[in-house]
Amino acid sequence: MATARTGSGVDKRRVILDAAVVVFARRGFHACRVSDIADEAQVAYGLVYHYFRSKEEVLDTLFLERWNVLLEVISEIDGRDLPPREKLYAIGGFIMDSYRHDPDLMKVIIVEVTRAANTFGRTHLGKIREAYALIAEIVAKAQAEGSFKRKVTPQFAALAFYGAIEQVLTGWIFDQQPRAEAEVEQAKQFVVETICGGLDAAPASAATV
Amino acid sequence: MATARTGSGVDKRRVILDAAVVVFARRGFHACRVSDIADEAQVAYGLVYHYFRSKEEVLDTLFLERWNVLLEVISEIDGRDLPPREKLYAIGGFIMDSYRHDPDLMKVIIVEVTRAANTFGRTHLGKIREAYALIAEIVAKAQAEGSFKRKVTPQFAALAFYGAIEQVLTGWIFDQQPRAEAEVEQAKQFVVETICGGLDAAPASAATV
DNA sequence: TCCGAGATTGACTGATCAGTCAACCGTCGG
DNA sequence: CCGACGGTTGACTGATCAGTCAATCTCGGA
Repeated sequence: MATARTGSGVDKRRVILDAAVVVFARRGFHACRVSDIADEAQVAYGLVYHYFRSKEEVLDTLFLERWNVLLEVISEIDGRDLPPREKLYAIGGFIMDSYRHDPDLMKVIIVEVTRAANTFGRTHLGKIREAYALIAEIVAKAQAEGSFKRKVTPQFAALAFYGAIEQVLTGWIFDQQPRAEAEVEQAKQFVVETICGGLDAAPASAATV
Repeated sequence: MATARTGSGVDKRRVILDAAVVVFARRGFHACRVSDIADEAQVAYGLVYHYFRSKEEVLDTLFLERWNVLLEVISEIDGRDLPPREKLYAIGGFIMDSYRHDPDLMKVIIVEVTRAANTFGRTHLGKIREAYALIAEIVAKAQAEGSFKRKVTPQFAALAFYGAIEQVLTGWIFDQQPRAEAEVEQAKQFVVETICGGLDAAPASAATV
């Protein structure tokens, strides 16, 4: 199970996973063939089936690997002693930085899993919603301590926050261009500013409820 | 081209389109077969190819039909003499009502087109971005007249607004349950409240910048 | 009544691919 | 030096489906 490596010192399982990211990102999960993955990995077709039971298991593995990291990071950020607005900034920042560092992987996760309601999205619904729940938890605490209004449920706020982030990433994915550091930084600020600060010039109401 | 109907009085092209919505929503575009569409429409396999050049053209047709309606509605709403916040409410409301009235069609449009970066999303990028641009226009005008802050670009505000809506719909799509009127109404208000009012209890800053 | 155009049918073709499997290879312990 | 075992190979199989097409039907006009 763990890191099989022959004399050559190369973990072929890892090579296959990395190749799959490239191929899934380029052509999409459905449009690409298992032989594309094997070719990209410079490995024989059959080897993919030595390490994975199916093409789907390759995607599942990629998604879970990364999503678990995300869940841990969110929990860790939640644990910090920070104002809620900065917690959200840190979470949004982490996700957008992830895209900057590995656009292919994030593209695959978003396009093929997170937004694929008929296939993998449904399979991993539980995992995906864990992230929403964690974010909602942050909002709920902020409301309890009075730094966020109570006009909207924490669950909804989490949805809107994450939705805005994914929409930004989707825009980048469609564009296909590598993102400049400054653009990513601005997006991070814009997300928090929009969700926390709102668009209205005049505060809608001074009341906390 | 226009509404071919035989003595029976039934427009088979329409029947096929409606059947496709059901089938695409149930199994997804890639997973379903053309014969599923024909079966659902109670029509011979070949008839699908009499009216459409390919399976893809069926989806394209469904998307364009509905998206053009959306674009017209947004333009119409923009033309009304309403505060920007209410314009956004009307737009979000229209989209969410569309889901309530025809969840299958909206599911297909969102899952198979709007969020499919590798396939149809790319094909229809232009159309999709027209919607963003129209919304951004509303925000820009609101900023110019001083009712919205200038902290965020109109383009970004449009992205966040639409992203929040789509995320709500995606949640509904995953849930698979029909939505109650009250729930839809609350979602409309929550979207506008979050995007326009923001989560912060205290106004971030009084200055309009 | 007869004819032709368009609507409708569904068997068939050609291509594509996921997944299998039997053989091969390299390494390591004995 | 040998045997065995896990890693590695890639040709092959079986199934699936999009799209084609020639035959059949229906109906309105002459």
